[in-house]
Amino acid sequence: MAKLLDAGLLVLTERGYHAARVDDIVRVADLSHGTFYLYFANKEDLFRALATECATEMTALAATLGPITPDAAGHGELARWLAQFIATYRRYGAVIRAWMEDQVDRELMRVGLKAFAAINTSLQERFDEANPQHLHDPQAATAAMLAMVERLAYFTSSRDLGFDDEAVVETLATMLHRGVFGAPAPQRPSRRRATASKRS
Amino acid sequence: MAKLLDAGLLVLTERGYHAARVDDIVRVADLSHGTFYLYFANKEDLFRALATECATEMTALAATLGPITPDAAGHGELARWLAQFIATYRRYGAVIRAWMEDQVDRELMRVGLKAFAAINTSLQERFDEANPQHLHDPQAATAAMLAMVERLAYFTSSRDLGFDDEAVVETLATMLHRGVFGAPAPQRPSRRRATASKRS
Amino acid sequence: MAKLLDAGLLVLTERGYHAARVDDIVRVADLSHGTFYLYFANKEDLFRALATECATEMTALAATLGPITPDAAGHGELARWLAQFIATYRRYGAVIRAWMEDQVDRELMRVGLKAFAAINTSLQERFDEANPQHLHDPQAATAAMLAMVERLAYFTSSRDLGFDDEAVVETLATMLHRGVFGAPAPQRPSRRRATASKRS
Amino acid sequence: MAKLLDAGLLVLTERGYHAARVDDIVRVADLSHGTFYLYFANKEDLFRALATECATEMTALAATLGPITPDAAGHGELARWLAQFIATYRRYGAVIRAWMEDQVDRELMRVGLKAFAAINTSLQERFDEANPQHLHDPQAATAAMLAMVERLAYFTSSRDLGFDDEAVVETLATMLHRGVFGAPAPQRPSRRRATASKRS
DNA sequence: CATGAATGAGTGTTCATTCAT
DNA sequence: AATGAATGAACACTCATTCAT
Repeated sequence: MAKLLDAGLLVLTERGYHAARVDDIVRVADLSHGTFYLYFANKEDLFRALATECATEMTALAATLGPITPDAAGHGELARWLAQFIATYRRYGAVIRAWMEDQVDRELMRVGLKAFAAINTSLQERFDEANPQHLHDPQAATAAMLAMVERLAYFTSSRDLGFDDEAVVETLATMLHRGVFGAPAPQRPSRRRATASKRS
Repeated sequence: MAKLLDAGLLVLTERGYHAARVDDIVRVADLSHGTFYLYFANKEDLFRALATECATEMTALAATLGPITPDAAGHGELARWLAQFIATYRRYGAVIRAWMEDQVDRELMRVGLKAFAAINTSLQERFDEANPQHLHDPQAATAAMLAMVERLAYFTSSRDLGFDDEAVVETLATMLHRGVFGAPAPQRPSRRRATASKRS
Repeated sequence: MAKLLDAGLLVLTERGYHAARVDDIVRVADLSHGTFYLYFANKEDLFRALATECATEMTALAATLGPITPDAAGHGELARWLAQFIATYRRYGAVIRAWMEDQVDRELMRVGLKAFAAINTSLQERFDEANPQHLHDPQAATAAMLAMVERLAYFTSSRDLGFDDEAVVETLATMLHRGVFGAPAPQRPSRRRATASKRS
Repeated sequence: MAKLLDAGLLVLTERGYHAARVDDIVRVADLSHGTFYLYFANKEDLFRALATECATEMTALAATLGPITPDAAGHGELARWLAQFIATYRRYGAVIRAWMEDQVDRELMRVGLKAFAAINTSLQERFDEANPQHLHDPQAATAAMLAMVERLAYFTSSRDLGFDDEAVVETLATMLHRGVFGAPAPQRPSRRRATASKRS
């Protein structure tokens, strides 16, 4: 069954949800067609299992986000967490994309979105305790931040757009931190230097 | 042919790319199966036409983004442009989602991504001329911003998340503006550094 | 569609309900697999159509049973009707057998049994008006008679048991007539002749 | 093995021949799939064993039919025997139905029909010794009678038609008795011919 | 004796595409 | 230009049967 789950994730990643054939999965798993249905009621059942697996990890990950302070430590905590998120996203990207698509199995979506809701809530709590009314619509802002994180994780993991992971993590951490606290001290001085470089 | 394109967009929006059947499209267009193939070589051909249509509008939209100044006018310009982007996104959401998904027709993707590249370039140019090196990795930052905008447009258009459009536009404009210039922190007038940055 | 119905009846007759494959039907009809599903939602849908066709004929047949008098005319009327019944049964035997089998589609059964209920009612009415209390349980008796007729029709039509049609019709008519009125006049004298022939 | 036979009969009764799965049988028997094939060569082999079991009982039953006299004793003997037949039929109904259906395993049918042939012969012998050439075609008549008995047993056992067993047995006994000897017409004592036939 | 995981041939159904009219 | 009946390749799923343990 683990063999089938692994094969399922691989095929899902390579072919995508709709193009994934049971036939592909069993060929990768080196099992017969019939064996598939011994462990899963149908194709969706396997993807639901993968989604549950992913959701579990994502929900656990949501709980690990520590307090976000206005100083460099807060920025570091964000960077640390984002690196983990992106790593997890890299593994389960195809599953997440599958549940994001509207027209796919509603149940699959429900399971998956709960995990993201947990992350969203976690982000919001940290941000709220850091700076309660930092933006016009805090909810929309948090959603926007998660959207940004998720989407960039998607781009960096699924396509080779030449982003290096560290740069992405650093950029996201900075944008999130700045989104909450405004431009932080370590960033400001560098701006002057930048302005200076323009002048030169 | 316009009837088929309209029907195609409608079906794509309602059923999604993979569930969209030629049968659905011709039924909506009130035409026969045969007629479909009189105008389009195949199903993908119609979706490619829709993608081109959308890409044209998006590329044009990219050119309309004016200079982003650090003051309220820059924020306003962003908000104005974002409102337009979201409106366009709402119309073509299904097409955009189709080309975003990997595994879908590569040609479709190529056509679509060029439009987003144009937007990306446009954003980057405006941001660079406003504040070069505004972040650690400006490229990644711009990509992150576009990702945020696109993804939030997607979420708010495809699902009812209870956000009203104005709030989303306002929040995105603020986050983008702040992403480039740092927080003016209007809620926290005590922040000297922010005030200082305005002076510079 | 008529071609498919004909082919369906043929295959049903030759292979039986459970062994009848869509593949067999379209091969007999000389059509492609896809065409089948152009006219029928699935395999059962075609059999349901056949059942409806048969039920219509059987219900119509039920209405043609005239009054059963105690004399030879009554016997003749029964014989005439039975011959028709057996002819119809011969054509639709496989359909009738399909709906008789419990485990088959309930809807199919419902449609079919209504036709037999019509025949049952018709028989009962004729018998009741001929001889109201002819047996211990008139309802059971009528059911028994119909059972006998149906079953013998089945045996004579589906298997070659060496029964000649005329003999079966004659025997059934006599048994039914006698079942209602007791041994009739024309039968008795012939017994003596039979006894005589045995002696010679 | 007895466990498997019992389970087989149960599943056959509940699901019918075609819907009966080996899986169902072993689940009911609380045995593994492999064990099934330890005792039976295949699915049909088990049903053949059940058919043999049933055929043995039916053949034995055929031998117990005593002489049918024209008087009430003959009627009583028929009733007694019919009650036994119906009881046996009730137990093995599903098996009998299975072998009656054409298209089912020919060997299964052969085994089963032999039992009914025995009954048919037994009935015919008793009827012939009671009243040779009681009808136009004695063979067809006997077949018709057995058909009636079998079919009514089937209907009353598989479906709830609201007949109580006693009424069915009584009705069948009367119809058979009358079929052989003509109606004593107890409801219509005025019929002289019937009385006369008793004398001959 | 018993197990149950694995098998794979067989079958129903879908849907993009074609072509005679 | 338009039609729509026909096609057939492709795919999901079932279930009787085997065999290593």
